[in-house]
Amino acid sequence: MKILVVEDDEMINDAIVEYLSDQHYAVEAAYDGKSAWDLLEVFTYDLILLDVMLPEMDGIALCRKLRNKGMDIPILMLTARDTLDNKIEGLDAGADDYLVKPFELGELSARIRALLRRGGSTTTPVLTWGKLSLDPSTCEVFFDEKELALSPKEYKLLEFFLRNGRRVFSRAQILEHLWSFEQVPEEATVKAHIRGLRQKLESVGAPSNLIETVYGLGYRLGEEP
Amino acid sequence: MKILVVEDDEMINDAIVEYLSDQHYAVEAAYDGKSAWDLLEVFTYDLILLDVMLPEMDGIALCRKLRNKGMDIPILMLTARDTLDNKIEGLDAGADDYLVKPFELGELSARIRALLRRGGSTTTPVLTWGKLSLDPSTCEVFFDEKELALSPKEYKLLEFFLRNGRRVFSRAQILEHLWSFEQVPEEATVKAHIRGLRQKLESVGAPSNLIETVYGLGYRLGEEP
DNA sequence: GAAAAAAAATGAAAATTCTGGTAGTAGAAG
DNA sequence: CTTCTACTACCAGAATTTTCATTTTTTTTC
Repeated sequence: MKILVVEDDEMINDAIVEYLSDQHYAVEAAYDGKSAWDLLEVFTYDLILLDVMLPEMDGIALCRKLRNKGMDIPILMLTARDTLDNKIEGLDAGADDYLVKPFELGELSARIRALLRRGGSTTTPVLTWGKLSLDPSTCEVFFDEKELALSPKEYKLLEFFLRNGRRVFSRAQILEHLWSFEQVPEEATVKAHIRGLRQKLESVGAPSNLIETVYGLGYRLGEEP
Repeated sequence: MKILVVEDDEMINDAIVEYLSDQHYAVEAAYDGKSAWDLLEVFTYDLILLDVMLPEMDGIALCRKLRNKGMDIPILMLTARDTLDNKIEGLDAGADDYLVKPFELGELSARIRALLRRGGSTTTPVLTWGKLSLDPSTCEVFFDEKELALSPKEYKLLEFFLRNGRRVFSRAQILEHLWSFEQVPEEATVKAHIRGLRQKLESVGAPSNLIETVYGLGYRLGEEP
């Protein structure tokens, strides 16, 4: 875990760096907004500790600049000013949390843990298989940059395979997994959807064995290229 | 955006609920830890406002229980006690932020915005999508300089989409997020609002696929120009 | 190896589901 | 009282899912 400490007061900066180093974080220091920006353009950090009052470029401006650039690193603001307006300004500029000076190092540490813990699990995984990729959040499917327009059942079918590696599934198993108990259709239905999927996949140049048939057993994903 | 307020003091609870409702959030109230847990097992929320001191199950215990179950909803803790230990305990239990009573409602609102923003995909206070922009603080919506007059539900609907990028949401999911459970209407209602929104968008020249239909799955924002 | 049997693929029609539009009611707001 | 908003119901056209008859492929058996 790598943390950038942006704080112009050398004594405070040094104290924070030392404390966080003891907590086994990798820490780097910057003493003004501009040099912090320079570092951030080149290196990646897991979290930024950002003082509001800074020479060259203040914390809120830096924060805005980062967010505008699409960087979503957790930012913990440090502020000496305790007025409501400044807190709100900081949070609206895109900071994730703030701490009012003077603060205790124990609290700093707790807030850092809270922010880092949060960052980890927020990304939605995109499922891929060779050149094929499927994004469950947007329901988009691509093969080699080209988007496929799948029907709902075809989409679910493909997602099901992608979530299960190379496992073989019989048509009966597929029906059990993708259809609700109330109305399970004939196995012929699965055949039909498999066919639809294969057709659409081939139409964008996917190899014909992407979904392969295992005679007598069922279907599975073909070898990953 | 749906918020659960867990606070045993009825007066405070009511005040918060009323204030947040005015801010166009869908709000539900719970008055003890156990009933909060029951609600959370069944419904989905975008944020929890959680008092530390509660009958049945205290806030920290509830927080732990949620995190252990893998739920990563943003949690904002409310505490009357101002000692460092309790703050740290709350944050380590998995809370994302805390607020010490008594607090100003303006600050509560700012922190809620900050937490919700982190969960979603947007980092700027003004949400935009191509030529479309929506300012949550003023509730103004513009497309290409032209202002749209949206009804409250249409506004919420649009904000919800704007906060979630290209994610697909079924009508049922939309109902869960934008309506309080006491009065969840039929799915036809969502259709009606989608329609209203599309009409108003088109009337100012927005592309008709700005809110696009994903057959059988739901709705989402169309490709960003 | 070739015929028979089993399994899978194909094509196309029937049944079902989904969506967008119209219309109308109830209730709140002004 | 009028206007705006939220909600429902219903319908037709479109898209999808399902079924079924037929052909092709693979396996089994002799």
